[in-house]
Amino acid sequence: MRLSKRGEYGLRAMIDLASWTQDGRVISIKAIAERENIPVKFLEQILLAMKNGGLVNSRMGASGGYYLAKPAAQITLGQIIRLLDGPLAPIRCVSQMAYEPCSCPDESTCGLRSVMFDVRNAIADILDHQTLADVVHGQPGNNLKLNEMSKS
Amino acid sequence: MRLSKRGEYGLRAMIDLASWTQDGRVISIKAIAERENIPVKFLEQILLAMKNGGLVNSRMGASGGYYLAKPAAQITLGQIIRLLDGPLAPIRCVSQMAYEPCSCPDESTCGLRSVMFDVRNAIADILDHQTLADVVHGQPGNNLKLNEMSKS
DNA sequence: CCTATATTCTATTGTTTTAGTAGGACATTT
DNA sequence: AAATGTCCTACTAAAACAATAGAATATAGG
Ligand code: FES
Ligand code: FES
Repeated sequence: MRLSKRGEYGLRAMIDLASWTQDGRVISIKAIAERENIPVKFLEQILLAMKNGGLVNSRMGASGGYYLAKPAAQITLGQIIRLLDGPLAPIRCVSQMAYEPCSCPDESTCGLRSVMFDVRNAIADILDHQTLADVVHGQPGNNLKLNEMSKS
Repeated sequence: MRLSKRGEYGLRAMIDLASWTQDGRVISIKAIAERENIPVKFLEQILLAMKNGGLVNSRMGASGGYYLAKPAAQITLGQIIRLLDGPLAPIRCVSQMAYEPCSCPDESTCGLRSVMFDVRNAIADILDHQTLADVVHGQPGNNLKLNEMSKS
């Protein structure tokens, strides 16, 4: 159930980009890496992948850098994670973007599958609706439910 | 965001165990493996781990096998996954059972963290309340939300 | 007691994924 | 032309994953 460093760095970089971008300015990899404590060369790859995925654009050359390809309110965390880390679904048989049958004898009566379907929807409901704009402007969501005692 | 084969097999085995156990009967690894299409020797390890984790008990020797250590209604999918796969949280800085700081400059103002906190709670809310008994008796949950168009 | 059938436990293996590093080509500004 | 950037590919070390192997131990049933 875990997000890779690649995914984590990518998200942090995008949030950084969304919060520091204004007007027609661009931001260099180095600037993001320093602010966010991310290895420069690793971040380079990640931003490149996101460029190829259409989430950011870049300007080359000296004083070049990156900027969001779309308004922050139109980029969801779900898009970023899928691009960098693959499907959100915990198990392939409930994935919409990368379905694959599992070794279960009968998928249609599988109890695990129906629970995991709920889990994947719960995750996607959050990640596909939280945009970079929401995150930057501190959209509270419904966190602070610290009375929840379950351990993760 | 994905569940390992180890976790998947473990869950399937426990569900199998919960649905075929009655009275004081025990079920052999081989029986489970055949019904669930799981490699026998791999399942062996997994069940052993769950025995050491206190979720199942066993009877050794001929006509021996495994049985649930507690009533099915008292074993949650969350317990099983944590035992076999570790924390449910997508990122360590929001994990209750295995917290670890990340490289973020400031955890208290991190937007990503607060979103991931919601995600981990959404996952835990489901997995810590769904018991083996629920799964076996086809507790519908709130699946069938096929009008949800997000891709996982 | 013997044998067949189980669990128990440790070690080893091959593959894939992860988390980077390295280095050079290319573009743009100054 | 030099400095500063992105672009792109290849490489690598380490960890995680998905098993497999094999021997030890325990028990039921004849
Ligand atoms: S059908 Fe995928 S886990 Fe059963
Ligand atoms: S504090 Fe963990 S992601 Fe920012």
